[in-house]
Amino acid sequence: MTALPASAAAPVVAVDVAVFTVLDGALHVLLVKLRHGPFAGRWALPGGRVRVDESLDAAAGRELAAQTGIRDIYLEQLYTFGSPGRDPAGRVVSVAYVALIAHGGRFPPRPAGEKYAAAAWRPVRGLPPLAYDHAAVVATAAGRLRAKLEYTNLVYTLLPRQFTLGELQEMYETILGKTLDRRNFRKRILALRLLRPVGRVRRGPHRPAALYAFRHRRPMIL
Amino acid sequence: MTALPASAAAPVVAVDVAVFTVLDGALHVLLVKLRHGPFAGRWALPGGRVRVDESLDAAAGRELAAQTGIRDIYLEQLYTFGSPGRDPAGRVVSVAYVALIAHGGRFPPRPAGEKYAAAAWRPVRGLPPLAYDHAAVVATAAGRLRAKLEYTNLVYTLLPRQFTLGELQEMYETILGKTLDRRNFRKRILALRLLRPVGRVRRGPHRPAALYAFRHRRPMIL
DNA sequence: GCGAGTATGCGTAAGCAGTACGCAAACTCG
DNA sequence: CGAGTTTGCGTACTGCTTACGCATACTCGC
Repeated sequence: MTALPASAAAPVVAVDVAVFTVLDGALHVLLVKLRHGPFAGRWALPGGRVRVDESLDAAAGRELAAQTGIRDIYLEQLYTFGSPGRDPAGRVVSVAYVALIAHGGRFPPRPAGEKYAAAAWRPVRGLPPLAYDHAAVVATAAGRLRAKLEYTNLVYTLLPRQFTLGELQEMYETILGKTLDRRNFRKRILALRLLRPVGRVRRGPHRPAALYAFRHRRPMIL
Repeated sequence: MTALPASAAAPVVAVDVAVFTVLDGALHVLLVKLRHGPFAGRWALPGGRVRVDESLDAAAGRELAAQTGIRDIYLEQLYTFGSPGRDPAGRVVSVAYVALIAHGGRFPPRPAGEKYAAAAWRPVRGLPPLAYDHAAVVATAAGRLRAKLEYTNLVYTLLPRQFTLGELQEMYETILGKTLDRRNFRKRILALRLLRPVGRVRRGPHRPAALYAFRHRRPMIL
């Protein structure tokens, strides 16, 4: 988020981080509840002021870790929002970042100390009113996320080491918000040579499905 | 560019504008020569500090007009550069913008008053050493420009109202830096239905060429 | 034990965009 | 009037995307 009054007659630099995950078959974004300022009680993206001696990327990572406990994830710069008036407390120019991570025990959003009441995953469809212009930030970030799905391997963050093609397709469908043809999806995703068949199967109430794993579990462009 | 020492222990917000044009069959970028500061005598992108009461877009337009006389053009936000140390005079976070305009009598870069010695178009291939991290900014901006060529009509800014397909193709080739098949280019560009045949021809030393005009002379995505 | 139900796995045909390239037409210049 | 050059049109081939048929393999209920 963006907070603290602008000290003098100069804009303040802040970062905001929109972290997404897929939860219960729906795209969720990580929010924190503000405790102070003109938007006290409202939800906002985690974020805060950039320090003089740190890079923008570092500031985004630091604020995210401080407010949610999530650290060391791949953040990508999205856009810089700087309308005067987006923060009633003063002029704040905010560099927004996007990320996508797996929900799971590894990164439980934990309530932070003083400044923020709690952190929680909220479904992108049907968000409560957000502080500042964060509704627009989330919308822009979700758009970027969907666009990047098409030409990157970024879903790897969402899935366990081994998964079936059906599970992978489900991820794509919930993020993109549309259904895909099962057979074409299989053909396309395998043609990208990003997956490696594990050689084992997952058994369930139906025909067993072959398990796959990503060849590389790090951000890369196809 | 990015200038003036950071006042206190807080980053300063600035904008930098990379304006491109095609001149003598080569892609050029608009630069200004710095007169003061640690980079005095070096070339840099036009730019400067953002005021407290203006938007980022407005700041970019204002600085560009003040330093080069070019005003009222379509600017698009590119990326925000914020490494500490990119400006030896202090911590400056700079929001970079890109634009593409026609070179011509309408926008003659004029030397500005005190702070900048002169403005000039310089070919992108073979730039002199630039101030700050502006070499990286120009490289990123040129990349974005080429990418946008593929799916927008932004070349309209570079051409007169009426032009031949040959002239249009020449623009694409100099910006993209590669040659295109004449017949396929014609087919593709006409299939986009962005052009309208004027009905007249341009006569020269060879076969007369039909004149075309853009249906819309404003920024839009195909 | 056996059929119903369901998800997996494989293959094929049609459509569309992109690329390579042949060739005639139209003009100026020497 | 022919050489040279640019314009304008068309065609064949390739590859990617989309639509969709169909067999397979498992569990569950009867």
